Amino acid sequence: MSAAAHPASASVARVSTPPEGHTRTRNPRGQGDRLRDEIVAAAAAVLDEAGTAEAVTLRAVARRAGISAPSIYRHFPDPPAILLAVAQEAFEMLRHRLAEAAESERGGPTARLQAVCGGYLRFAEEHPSRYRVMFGGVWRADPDRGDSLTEASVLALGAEALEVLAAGLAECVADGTSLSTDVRADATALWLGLHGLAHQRAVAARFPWPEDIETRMVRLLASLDPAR
Amino acid sequence: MSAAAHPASASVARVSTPPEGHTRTRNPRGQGDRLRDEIVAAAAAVLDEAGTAEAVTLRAVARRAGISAPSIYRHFPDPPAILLAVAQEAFEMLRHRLAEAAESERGGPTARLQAVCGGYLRFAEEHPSRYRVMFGGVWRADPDRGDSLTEASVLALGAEALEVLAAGLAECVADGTSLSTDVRADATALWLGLHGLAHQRAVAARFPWPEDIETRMVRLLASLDPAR
DNA sequence: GGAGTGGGTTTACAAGCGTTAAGTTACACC
DNA sequence: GGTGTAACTTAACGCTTGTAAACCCACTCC
Repeated sequence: MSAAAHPASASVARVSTPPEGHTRTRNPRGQGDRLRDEIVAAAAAVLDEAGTAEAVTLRAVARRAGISAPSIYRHFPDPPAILLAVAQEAFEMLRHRLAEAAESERGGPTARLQAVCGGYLRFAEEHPSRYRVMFGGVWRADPDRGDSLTEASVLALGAEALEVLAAGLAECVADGTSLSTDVRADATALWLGLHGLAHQRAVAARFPWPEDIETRMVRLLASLDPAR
Repeated sequence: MSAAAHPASASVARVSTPPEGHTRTRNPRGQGDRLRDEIVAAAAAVLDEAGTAEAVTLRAVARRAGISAPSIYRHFPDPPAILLAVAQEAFEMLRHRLAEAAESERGGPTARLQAVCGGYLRFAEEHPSRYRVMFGGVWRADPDRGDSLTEASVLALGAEALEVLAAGLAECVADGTSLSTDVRADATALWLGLHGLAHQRAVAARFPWPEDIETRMVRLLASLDPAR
């Protein structure tokens, strides 16, 4: 089922060739960890280009990073661990994105909440494959794996995003623009709505969405006063 | 990345052994198409048990169906086509489920809408893997494939579900229990919200959802009068 | 009752995968 | 200036996968 195993449909270009010529020079003594970052970056690149997590194989990542496949074992116990690291990094990007959106918008609580939600959706739009891996991946709780990042910690990372939403919603309530009576629950509902939109967009780009679907969902789920 | 290619983590039981003993007898002359249904059923079974679409390989399906791998070619051009058929069948199940929910609930428009939404969510809960395939699968528009079911037709199938929601919402508006002023757009928003909830549940079962998250989302997105 | 064909099976191939074991090379340190 | 070891590479194994080619076999039809 992997692309590689479909010789007949192999018309698709191989996605993970090394960056052309540029032969790697081994990292100096103390800084072997630098390769770890390169591996994660290579995996993200493979994921983005192929569009599916199945393409992120050990060997594909190695090709992309310009190293040999076994070299990866020094940094990751197995292929899923690489994808986990990619997801972790993406969560950090998202967190940063949301914080930035919240900070830079100064037009009042409602505008701020809309900005945060817009940041969330724009992130998903710009990195659809990564978004799918973050929230669509099934992180099986494999007890016997050395890696630290499990389903639980992925959920924890997602919960951080939820905090930002809850804070924004709370502001709106304090301001009187939101009629929500249960900020926690409504923030969850809001996040789930955003997720539904973001995910479905990341999967089927061309769907006849209403033009104002973003603001509409935020307005409804955040119980924003339509009059304002 | 496929489970099979992970000999080290091959402690997981093989999922697609034939149903034990029961040797197949070839189908009679005119009814070769019967095997097609058996293949789809086998693929669905493999998908349900493995929990991931990657596991639905040509050979795994064949093992499960108790036939040889090449036999599948008589009925499907390639493995993705099998998954497509599974999705198609699942959409039909969903459609039936929603219609049933709408029919059997006689407690007024609001209750009916909630029942339809509940039916949607329960379907996703009962068939999480299939749900992920239906809405999470990336149906690349491969022009040179004989199969008829493409991304477009999957979207069309999904649109049917949307119709049922829109009808339910329209009833609520007519009844005065919904304050929606744009049924079409709000129905889309409602569906996206349901999808977000359904999908995230299908991925991370144990997340600290608010208890009333279902009704809450429906109430908010359908602009239902909270007083009632 | 022989031919033809629908409904499969057997066998085989090439490719890609994860993983192990055994090198190799360059640098830090004594 | 030798030694040890971090940071890799090469080579190879065993496995699963999709797919093509050839084959078999029961049944229908003339």
